[in-house]
Amino acid sequence: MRLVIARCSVDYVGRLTAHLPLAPRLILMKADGSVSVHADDRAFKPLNWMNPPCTVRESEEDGTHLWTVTHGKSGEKLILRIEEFLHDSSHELGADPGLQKDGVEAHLQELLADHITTLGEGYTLIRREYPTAIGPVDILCRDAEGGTVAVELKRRGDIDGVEQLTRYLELLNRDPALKPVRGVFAAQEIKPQARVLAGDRDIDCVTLDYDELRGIEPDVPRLF
Amino acid sequence: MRLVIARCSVDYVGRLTAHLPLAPRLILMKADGSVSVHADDRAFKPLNWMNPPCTVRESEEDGTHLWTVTHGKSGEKLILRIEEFLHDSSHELGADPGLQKDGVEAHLQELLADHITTLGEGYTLIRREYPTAIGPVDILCRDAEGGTVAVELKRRGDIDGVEQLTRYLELLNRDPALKPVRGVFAAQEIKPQARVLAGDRDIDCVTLDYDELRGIEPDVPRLF
DNA sequence: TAGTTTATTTCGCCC
DNA sequence: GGGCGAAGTAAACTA
Repeated sequence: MRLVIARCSVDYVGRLTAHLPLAPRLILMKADGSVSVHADDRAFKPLNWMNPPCTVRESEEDGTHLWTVTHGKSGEKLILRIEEFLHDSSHELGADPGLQKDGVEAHLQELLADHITTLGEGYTLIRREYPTAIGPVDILCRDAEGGTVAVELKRRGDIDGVEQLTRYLELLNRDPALKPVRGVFAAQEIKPQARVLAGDRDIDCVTLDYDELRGIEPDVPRLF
Repeated sequence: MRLVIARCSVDYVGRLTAHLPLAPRLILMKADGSVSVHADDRAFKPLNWMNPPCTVRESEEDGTHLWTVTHGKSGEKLILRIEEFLHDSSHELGADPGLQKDGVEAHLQELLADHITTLGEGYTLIRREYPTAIGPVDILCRDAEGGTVAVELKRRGDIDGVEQLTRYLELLNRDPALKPVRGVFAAQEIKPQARVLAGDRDIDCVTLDYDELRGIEPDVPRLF
């Protein structure tokens, strides 16, 4: 990994064109071949960058260092004109052991399946990822009256989630053994438009509180 | 901007929980208060980060430096355990003049609105971002015969763009003042599936040449 | 390998 | 400030 602080101007020509006037910036060159140009703001987002695979061609004219970064496949170009180097260091980091994540939709599905009564008193799980010809239904369960309920689960409930559930319901309701199947649209956050569309199709909406669901868990490893 | 290369382990607890085992990494601390942890791959994406506004609390125990980064509003936490510093430097960059972009959909919409006759002789603009209950229609205009035309604009014309336009058309055609409303699906590139679906629903497809549209413009700054 | 869905999405616009 | 759509989306998963 090479860290360069330099006064530079940058041009990107590719999927769009963009220009950065001369200013001091961080140029981050990683071992994977990527190049990114950072200002002292925008959090972790660079002003400009090039993803691997790409090649860097260095040249010099009139004291200006010209770095031309060309993307292998697309031919996109990132051109850095460096007027002055303020810092330049290289560091050997090696391969990273990697990141362990927890808390995405898969986990939300587990949690809801484990606490299916969140949807209502007397609910019982039939199964998760109930297979159909057009894809798996996130959760299939029964309500207190024994009626079948198909649950579509999203972190953010959008209009196309409702469309998806609608297709499942249409299919499931052709099965005499299951019929009638009711729909529940469950998400951490449901967009107003999605709520309207769901209401229009007699689909119930349930807002899930992830922390609350996780809080119910008996043995969740906590850091604090 | 502070650049630290250090052997560290990292934990993030917030919208999800994530753990990084001990390894040498770049810790990037920007003037905006953000902190990000980079490996030597994943292009410009950090392994872990914290956005402003956040505070960093530094402490030390048994030779391990503990940096606790806490997000102001949400209380999310990023905890860095630093075993060894391999590099540490700070740099004054100042505010960045900023980025000039060109070629995104917003601009495409402007261009098409300015040259609405690209869609056909005698077309006139009603308005961009025409508001409806289910979201804004990109462009609403009239054709040579005075018929209303709803335009959905995409950079890449996919099947859900056609679905979206279909919903708009269904809604707009309930308005007696506008009815009948015809649909035009305009994009730089239209996928075959989208073209078929559009044809099936009597929606016209128009392929836009961005460079050509821009070429019509009288004074566009060009880099090359 | 290609299509689909998620993301600590982030970002920007408009109301 | 909230809502919504786009992103040089990227990345992960699946068929």
